[in-house]
Amino acid sequence: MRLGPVLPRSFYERRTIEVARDLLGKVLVHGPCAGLIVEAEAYLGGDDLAAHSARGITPRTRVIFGPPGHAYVYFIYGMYECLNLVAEPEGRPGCVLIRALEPVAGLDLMRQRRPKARRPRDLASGPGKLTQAMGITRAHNGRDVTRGELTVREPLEPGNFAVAVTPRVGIRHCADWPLRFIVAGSPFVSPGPSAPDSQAAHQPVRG
DNA sequence: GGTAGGATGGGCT
DNA sequence: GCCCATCCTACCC
Repeated sequence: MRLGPVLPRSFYERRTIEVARDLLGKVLVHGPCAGLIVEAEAYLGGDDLAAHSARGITPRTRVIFGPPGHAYVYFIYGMYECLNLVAEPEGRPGCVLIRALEPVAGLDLMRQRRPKARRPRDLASGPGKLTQAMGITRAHNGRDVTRGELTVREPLEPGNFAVAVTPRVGIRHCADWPLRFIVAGSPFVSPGPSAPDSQAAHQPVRG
């Protein structure tokens, strides 16, 4: 797939909800591997007790309060790592959990990294799966994603797709806040709740 | 097709 | 000591 420019820092220096929604259809790139973002969740400051930043700055959450356009990668359930992209101006917490990709490049390497994946849709349809497939680890925590080998880029030939909104997956607090954004009908999203119209025909992200 | 339960370790009270 | 922004397997329709 041909790629457009890397998203600039100004893209991330906005309200977290807008950044989450606008990341859909963009391309996450790490070395030879790339995937279209089809699912993302916003984690806010303020009253959002589901966010890791809700209890203030700690060694782990420091990066969430730092400058936008950096990666926040955390370790969960003793086995998995999850990728977030930091939003909001520096000093204000806010980040976007990348939850699913439609793989578009480097699929052979992704299959090597996830040998149990039987179909393309099993490679990156969840936050832990996509870090495995893309080779993203805690070593990437704090990395600037506006330059270097881990970036997010515009696709050339942006496609038409509808955005659906649902509650976030796997959290206890604020469980009904509509902060999960998905490409409506995409078969590459995680097994979380679907949009009401998700039974409809798949709208390709790439038109 | 579906779901229940286990793996596994860091973060924080 | 408890919680956790998950995934996979076994097992059951």
